[in-house]
Amino acid sequence: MRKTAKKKASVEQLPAVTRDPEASVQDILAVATEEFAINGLSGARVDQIAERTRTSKRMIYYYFKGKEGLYQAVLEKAYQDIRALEEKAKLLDMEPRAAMRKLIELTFDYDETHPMFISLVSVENIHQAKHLTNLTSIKDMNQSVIRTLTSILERGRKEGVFRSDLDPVDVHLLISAFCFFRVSNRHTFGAIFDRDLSDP
Amino acid sequence: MRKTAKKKASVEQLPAVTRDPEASVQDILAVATEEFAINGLSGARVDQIAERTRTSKRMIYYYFKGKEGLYQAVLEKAYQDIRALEEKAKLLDMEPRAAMRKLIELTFDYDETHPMFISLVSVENIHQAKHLTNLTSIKDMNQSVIRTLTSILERGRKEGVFRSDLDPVDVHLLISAFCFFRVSNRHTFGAIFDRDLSDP
DNA sequence: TCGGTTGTGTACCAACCGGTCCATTTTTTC
DNA sequence: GAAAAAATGGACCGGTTGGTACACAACCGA
Repeated sequence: MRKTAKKKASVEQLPAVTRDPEASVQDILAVATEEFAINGLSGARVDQIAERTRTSKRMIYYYFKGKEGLYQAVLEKAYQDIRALEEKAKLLDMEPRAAMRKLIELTFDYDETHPMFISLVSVENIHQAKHLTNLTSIKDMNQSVIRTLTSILERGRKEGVFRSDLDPVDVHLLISAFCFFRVSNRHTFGAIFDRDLSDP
Repeated sequence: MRKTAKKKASVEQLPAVTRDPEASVQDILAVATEEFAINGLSGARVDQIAERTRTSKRMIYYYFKGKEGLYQAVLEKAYQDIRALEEKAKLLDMEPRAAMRKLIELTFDYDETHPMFISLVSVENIHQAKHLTNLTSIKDMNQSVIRTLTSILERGRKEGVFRSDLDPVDVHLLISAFCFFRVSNRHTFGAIFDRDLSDP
């Protein structure tokens, strides 16, 4: 009843309601990313996400089918973003040691400035990555880091600046481990030791 | 807590023990640890925990006041267990390099064999360690690792086998990072790269 | 301008879930 | 041995939450 009254009364200024599907999708994704990162998959509330969006809960189910669908979309976008960044830096054109240093800096800085991504990955790990396995696109996407690293190590080996027995996946693991842990565990670490994991 | 034997000598013979409060508590804690580790704080269901226990939901609220209380108790016990283990190994009696190696092995093996602990810490980090801050006991408890590490580094420095500018907290961070990440991120890592993070 | 498709808002529901009430039995205290 | 306290069980409840039915407006091609 309140609906009809409002509509009737404001007929002349209706055109202000512009439709923008793509913006709605992105808006929902952005909000959902935060909510899932902060509250986890089961902790996040669809109503809360909807409320923070400029659209309604109805749209979430319209575009993403359900809570899990939205979560998967969020996860996919998060991985897309980080790999796109790594791709952008032209590491293959650089001198091996400089490239390696740059890659590490890139990883370090990205993790440092994107705690949401870190949380999301942690959440997904708690759920044993069972949503990630549905996203075949991600697998392909992430192979690029390994290819890059392989190239860097190979060239470095030829120039005699890197050891010859380095497995690129191991190297990636080591780099990720330190950069990721610093951010993912900053809260428990900070609570236990009086150390704010910032720049050291 | 067999302290119940403190009241009378005639009670030391406990025949058909139909009731065992302490066992109930431990039972609940054990089940809850798994459930929280697998499903997270909000994902875990009190009913599910109760069902897997040999007691009822009523008991959870009786002993732990509520879901959050149970979660905190689980967290506290988890930290107690790992630190107790570190304490047991007499690292202070060992030669510095051997002690360091032993400490790393201990951490590596514990993380490897206790994925539940790793998950729990991850869960707590997602919640920004806000439950951990209530547990002042944990803070004190964990200082022991740093003390141990400080001693090892100090003795190593005197013997000239370690660098002199090593911060024990930094060293602990580095050790934890690698051991922890290997386990905490094994699922996403395994889903993306075809690598089962086992013994390398 | 008209009909179908897409995008959007509102109201609502059924299941679920954390938490509690009441009753009862075992253990401890006096 | 009675009363108090501790421990336990089971039914139950009220709010929350993911999800949906319905209505309808905006967009677009013909």
